[in-house]
Amino acid sequence: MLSKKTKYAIKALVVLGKNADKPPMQISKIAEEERIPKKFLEQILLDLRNAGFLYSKKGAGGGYSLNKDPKDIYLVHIMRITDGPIAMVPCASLNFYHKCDECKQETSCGIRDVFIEVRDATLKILSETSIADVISRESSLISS
Amino acid sequence: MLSKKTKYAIKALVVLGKNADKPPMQISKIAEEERIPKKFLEQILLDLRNAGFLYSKKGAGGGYSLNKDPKDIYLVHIMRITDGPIAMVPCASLNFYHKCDECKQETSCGIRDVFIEVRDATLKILSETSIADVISRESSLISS
DNA sequence: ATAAATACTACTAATTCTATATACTATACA
DNA sequence: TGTATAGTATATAGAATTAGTAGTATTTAT
Repeated sequence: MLSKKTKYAIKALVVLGKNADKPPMQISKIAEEERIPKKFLEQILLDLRNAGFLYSKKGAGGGYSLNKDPKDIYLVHIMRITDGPIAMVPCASLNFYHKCDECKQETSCGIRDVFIEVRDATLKILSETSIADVISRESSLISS
Repeated sequence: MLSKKTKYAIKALVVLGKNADKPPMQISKIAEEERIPKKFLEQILLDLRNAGFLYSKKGAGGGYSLNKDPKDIYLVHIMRITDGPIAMVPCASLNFYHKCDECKQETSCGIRDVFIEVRDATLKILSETSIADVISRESSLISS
């Protein structure tokens, strides 16, 4: 399961993507619009900012805006910042690999083999889908 | 992430699959062989039994054995018993659907749309892979 | 300069999930 | 009748998740 943190992160980036050519948007506005607890969202936006996805401006008239083109922000990157691993088993993770405690022969583990396949399928989708894609999916869903 | 519960469940079924034509296998033997905490494994096996995957026999000489052909036990089914949903977002789940609290327009949600795609890709693999497949993957991994 | 708006930081807290243990019961076999 | 085994229910410790509280720092507008 995706954590709420990650879901909120994607939602915020989508909103900011739609807002791309306008002045910075305030946390409270994003929170209200997307029904996200404000203080939780603050933490999330900070993580995204520290990861270089967002630009922030303090003071009156301040807020957040995207620091990259929505086409260049892929769901994989977001998920790896907020949730961590993509794989369903640590021993099948690329970026957060960890040997299973109880495993005796990892190289010949059939379970690992299957979940590497699952990881690759998931990864393919998530690394091909950008914030811009999510936005365009939404508009085509509305018009259909 | 897959819970340890699910991982242990699959491991136990694989061991029992290899043991298919022999007398029932005791919890403690499975636990020892796969390095799974015994009491935790008891619960798991019980769940699998109640779901119809296992046959159990009490008393001396008792134990667990598969109640189905290893070819007919698919990873999806196991996961739905132990972990629950396959989808990464509740609103994209087939068997454990739940509307997102904060969502305003589910039908036009781009995030949901992407994660339905991810779910389908995952589901395809997990519903095509049986315990028998996992076992045969293991032997081909060993010989290669 | 002052006040208002806003992001930033740190700490706390409730709730849920995970992984396991404890204790007891029921059943089968020898 | 004793022993080995599964069955069941409950408890628990720890971690992670999801927030909430309170206060600080910075910028802008007046």
